[in-house]
Amino acid sequence: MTIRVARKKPDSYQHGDLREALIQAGLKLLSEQGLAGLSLRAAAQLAGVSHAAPYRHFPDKQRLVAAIAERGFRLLTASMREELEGCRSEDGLERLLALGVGYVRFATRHPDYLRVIFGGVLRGGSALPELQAAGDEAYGVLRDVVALGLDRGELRGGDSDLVSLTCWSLVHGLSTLLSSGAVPPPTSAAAQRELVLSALRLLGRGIAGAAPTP
Amino acid sequence: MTIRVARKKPDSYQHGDLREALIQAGLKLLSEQGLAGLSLRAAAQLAGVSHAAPYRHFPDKQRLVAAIAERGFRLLTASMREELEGCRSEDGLERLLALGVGYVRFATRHPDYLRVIFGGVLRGGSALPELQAAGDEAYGVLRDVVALGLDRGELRGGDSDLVSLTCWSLVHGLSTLLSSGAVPPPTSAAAQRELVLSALRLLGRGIAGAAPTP
DNA sequence: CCTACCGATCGGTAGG
DNA sequence: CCTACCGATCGGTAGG
Repeated sequence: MTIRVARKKPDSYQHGDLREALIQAGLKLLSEQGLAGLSLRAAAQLAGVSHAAPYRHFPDKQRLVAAIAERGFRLLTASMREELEGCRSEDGLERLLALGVGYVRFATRHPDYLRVIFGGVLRGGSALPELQAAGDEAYGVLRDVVALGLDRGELRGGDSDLVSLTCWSLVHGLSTLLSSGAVPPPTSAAAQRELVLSALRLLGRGIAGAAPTP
Repeated sequence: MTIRVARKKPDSYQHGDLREALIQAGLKLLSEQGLAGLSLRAAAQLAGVSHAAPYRHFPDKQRLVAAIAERGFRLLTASMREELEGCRSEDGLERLLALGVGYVRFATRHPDYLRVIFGGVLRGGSALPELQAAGDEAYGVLRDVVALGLDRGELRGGDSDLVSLTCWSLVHGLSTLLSSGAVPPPTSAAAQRELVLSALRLLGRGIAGAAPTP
């Protein structure tokens, strides 16, 4: 009796592994070469298969891009949850701040992930259900924090969706401005964190009206 | 004596006209085919010249992209100024709202212009001086409105740059979420305008603390 | 999952 | 500003 040991060549994939390998390859291409470096053929090469192999798992390039965007969404969600779990306070605003820090941290580390997500894959009713679900999950994390904060009277603004959308817009815009070079990026992670906190606290206090005189 | 009439072939350019024609062609390509459709060769074809001609005006593709981004910045600035001039109120917050409406209106009409601008051309010290200037001009419109509002006690938040950055982030993020399809876009221009106003008014009032009880 | 092939496009240069 | 050319890459398909 012989013991069969799984002996894969390091750069070859069988069964369902290739689909996952192609997604990972795509994420790597995005991180290292940006949007322009993301191609079916390059992903296939990174995964160690011929350039025709991906078509066994994705009908065309757009579907691979969608799968990569979905993965990006999930990683973004994880980054928010991570920061949220490290947040000791139960206060709604404090938890919102943590979410924002997690969002911007991920976005500035992986700017091209977000460029894929918000670059057009979501447009049209043709969005894949899995991609839609990944987006809903990310939004759900934010909306739950906001809804709870509203319930507890720690946040205000009426409509839970409007408040969530406003928060999302703020952190997403800030992410873009920082990662694009439009705004000189802070010199350290701590400084970036402080900037995110400052902007979100401003949203907390409001900017209309005269400064309160002490 | 004969009168010389300028007789250009409709698709040919001489002198300095080609540079401008290539920029216009690039903007058209962006609007009609998106980022992927923007190439030196396609721009040359649209301008009616050979694909080698652009190199007389731009040393490489990146410089054409930078010139197109610069033009995009200027159009964005014009859209903000237009809305600002249509604003009757002198109140700082009202003027800020007008700015935001102009920003989002332009961004959702020309999402690919913004994608070029914030896609990486600004990164590194290698940004062209003209591009930098166009960006500074756009930011200046916002910062001036904010600074005046702070001076007059109609806005608060202390640092003029922090308040400006927060507003910019909010409207830019909202633009991205709408134009990417992440958030279902309002059914009409009027509805979109109301959404922008709602989000910015929320930034005005603030979202922290309990709702004031009447 | 592979080899071999298709047509198309790209950025860029030589040389005039 | 043009023609002609370079090497490279791309998405996708045929056929096995």
